[in-house]
Amino acid sequence: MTSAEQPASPRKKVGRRPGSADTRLVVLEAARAEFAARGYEKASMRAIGRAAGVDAALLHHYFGTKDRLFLAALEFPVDPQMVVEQVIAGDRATVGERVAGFVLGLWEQPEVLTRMLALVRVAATTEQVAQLMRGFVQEELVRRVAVELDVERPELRTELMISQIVGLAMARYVIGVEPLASATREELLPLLAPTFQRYLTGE
Amino acid sequence: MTSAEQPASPRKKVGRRPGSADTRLVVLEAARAEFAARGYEKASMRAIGRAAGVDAALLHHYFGTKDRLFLAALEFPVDPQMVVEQVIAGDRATVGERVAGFVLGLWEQPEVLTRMLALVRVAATTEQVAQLMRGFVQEELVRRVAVELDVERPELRTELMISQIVGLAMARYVIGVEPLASATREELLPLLAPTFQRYLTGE
DNA sequence: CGAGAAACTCAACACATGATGAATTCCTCT
DNA sequence: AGAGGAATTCATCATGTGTTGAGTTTCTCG
Repeated sequence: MTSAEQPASPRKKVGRRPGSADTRLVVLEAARAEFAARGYEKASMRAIGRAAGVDAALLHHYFGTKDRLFLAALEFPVDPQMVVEQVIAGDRATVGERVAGFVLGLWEQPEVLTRMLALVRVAATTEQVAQLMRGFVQEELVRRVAVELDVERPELRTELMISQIVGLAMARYVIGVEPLASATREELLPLLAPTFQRYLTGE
Repeated sequence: MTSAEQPASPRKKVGRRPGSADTRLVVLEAARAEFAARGYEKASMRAIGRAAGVDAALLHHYFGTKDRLFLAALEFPVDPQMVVEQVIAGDRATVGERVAGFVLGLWEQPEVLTRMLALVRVAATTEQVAQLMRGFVQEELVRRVAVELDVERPELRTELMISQIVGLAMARYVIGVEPLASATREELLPLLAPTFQRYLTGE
């Protein structure tokens, strides 16, 4: 039970608004937040509209269906090509540290964190999205990383690293277990780096 | 076209059934499967009923509300006390291997896997369950494990291990990314064991 | 055998949801 | 200035949901 509204009903007015705020962007922000917080099914068009200060029908006007709103809201926020080039490829002796630093840094940007959380949450319950994510992970991440490695079973190792990253996100941000959730980058880095280092380069 | 003779619609009959199949158990099984497959919100009482070959109202007759059905379906399938005693406590030099072996073995039992998946899926989208799980992890798992360890930040390290386990479950069973999803216990064990070993006992 | 409880289904309610089409207001371009 | 289109809301529909109460059949126990 979470509805607290202003007593005076704000009485929206029909028709185009004066001025030119970029409503479309506001909607996307609201959608991201809502999807991240509640997952795909539970995030309702009406709630997203409300959060954006807009009627739900407008979302349909812009994006057609809820599916398409979701896709529009979730453009993957980082370019995997760049990540691989700048982080994985490079001095092999310190790759674990770089990966850990990169991931932890990424999560310190609120917009990125929001999108990642939305992805994880939704992938967990919506088969369609899980499938989409499987394809993305396999083709955009694993292949690109694995080719840089010089160990046996490079895909398996890459995926183990990713699984540690996803699990960490779940534990910190979805479940919110303490003290992990409040641990700083400086505390986590020395614990994570060796794990990634070993996954990627062997003993 | 009003006379339905063939089982296009199987036409259930009202009233108590003859014989004595344990319907309550059938319902619980169906509920577990449905919750695991779709998550809490998307799993509908009607669908669970259908899967159990039973009217949705019967679920209410047995369990009252959907919440209570969910709780009844999800009794945690393993006793944490025993796990800690038999797995964590013990020869410190090989604890990582034991943990990895235990977890991988656990997931080979289909009923256990189903419940775990239901928990992960639901915790990802339903704040209430996430909260429940946070409490469980902190009080039933982390504290019991951490007290056995002889390293700095034992809770943090325990939680990192758990996060790797949860992430692995997501990657293998929820996302289903290959080759991780099809990797055998024998392939995974030597890669996971050192991770757990280091988390739990330091370098 | 008979009564009462248990197991079971049916029909319905109250509500929330995604979607649509019409109506209104404003902006842009000639 | 005026026309056409974009932005926006409103009312409404069809559907699916959790839940309830009443009715029917079978079991159990005296």
